[in-house]
Amino acid sequence: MQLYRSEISTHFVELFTKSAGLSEQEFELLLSHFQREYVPRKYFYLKAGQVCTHTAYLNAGSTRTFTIDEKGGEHILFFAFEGWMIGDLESYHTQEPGKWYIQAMEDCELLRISSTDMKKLEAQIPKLKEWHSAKQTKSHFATLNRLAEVKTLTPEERYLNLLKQHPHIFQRIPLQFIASYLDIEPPSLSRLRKRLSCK
Amino acid sequence: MQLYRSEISTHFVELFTKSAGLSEQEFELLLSHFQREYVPRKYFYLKAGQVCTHTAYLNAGSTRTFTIDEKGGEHILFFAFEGWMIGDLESYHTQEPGKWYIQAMEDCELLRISSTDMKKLEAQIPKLKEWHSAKQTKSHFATLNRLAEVKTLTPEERYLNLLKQHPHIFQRIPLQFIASYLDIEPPSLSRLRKRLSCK
DNA sequence: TTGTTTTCTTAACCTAAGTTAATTCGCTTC
DNA sequence: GAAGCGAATTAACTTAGGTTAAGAAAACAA
Repeated sequence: MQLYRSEISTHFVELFTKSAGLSEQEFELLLSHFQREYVPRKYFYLKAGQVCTHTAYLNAGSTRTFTIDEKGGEHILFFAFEGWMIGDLESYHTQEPGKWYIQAMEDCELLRISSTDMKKLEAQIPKLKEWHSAKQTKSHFATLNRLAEVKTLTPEERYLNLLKQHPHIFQRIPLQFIASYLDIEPPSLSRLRKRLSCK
Repeated sequence: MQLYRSEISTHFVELFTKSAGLSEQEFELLLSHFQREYVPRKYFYLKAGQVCTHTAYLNAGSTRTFTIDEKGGEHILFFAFEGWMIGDLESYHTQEPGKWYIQAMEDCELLRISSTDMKKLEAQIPKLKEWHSAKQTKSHFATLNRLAEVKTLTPEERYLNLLKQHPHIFQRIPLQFIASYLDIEPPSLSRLRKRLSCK
């Protein structure tokens, strides 16, 4: 199914033309390998044990990436919102079964490209490879900072940080997911919020 | 100070010749930009606020990378042992002040190269760039898995994991550092160990 | 509107880990 | 061997957060 340029969000176009620096021809070539996909709320884009065969641009909606422990408890590593890339990086790279679950928190529309196509194009278009590599480097910094945050800050500090940096997400996603992201249980988040609102 | 090849560990040589695939000449060129440095136990290789100007190969000894919270508490993100690369990745990349402390836990000998030299050489030797990029990708996976571990496992499970995967470190580094790495206080680690030894 | 489901909050209880400080252990050095 | 030092353990106490279950509130559908 051919993707028409007029149906593509400007953010997606600018990501590859302005940010990655691709020419018009290069962008058109790249675009021809993308396909659109819809993932309704609560459906999984990926489950642990599956191989991540594609890399995806999240055009609309939001997802959560999480693990499940042996007691069935879910632990959210990170969220993703429109404009972000999603996938299981390690599985994408090694083409072996991944460890994370990626589930749609809202109805999602995404544009995805297979890893084989992407690797081919990266070999053809050096700028694309550069961009992808830089993207992953930044993503690594984010993961490091998140690790430091989980280890260094108290639950209350983590909550206040999130509220400050991403206030909009409180309007969009259930508090239970935010609790899991903050690494506490829902009742604990409730207590914490009550404590803060009293002040 | 010129580094003589005979004084270099075979692991270092193989890292760049076998693993990265550099030729003899390329390796000699690379080696000529490295310099040897010693960091005695308890001294800092890097402190928060400083710019990470070099990337370093840890030839002997071990280090801990940690943050300090506002109450003065230290939180170890990871250890490094001989054969590993050390540095503040984000600061190295952006050349802006970093956030981590890197301290020698044992007397350290390291071989370091400035980021400017390294970048020059990466431009000259594509294989070197490839290798460095692949190295950082793997490092990213390790960070992701560490984040998942901290979020998903109980302190006891984290302890048993560490004991299984790196039993040797218990002979080398103080338990207080292991406690910090596991994200618990020393008394808590003691209790945990006692509990396990009873079984 | 009503009924249904999901989410959030609250309460009561419990437990594991933090805190502080004292004690013991092990190692070094004189 | 004794003295001194840092590290590890232990004990006593405190508390934040987990757990479970019940109830309130909000969102959604019929």
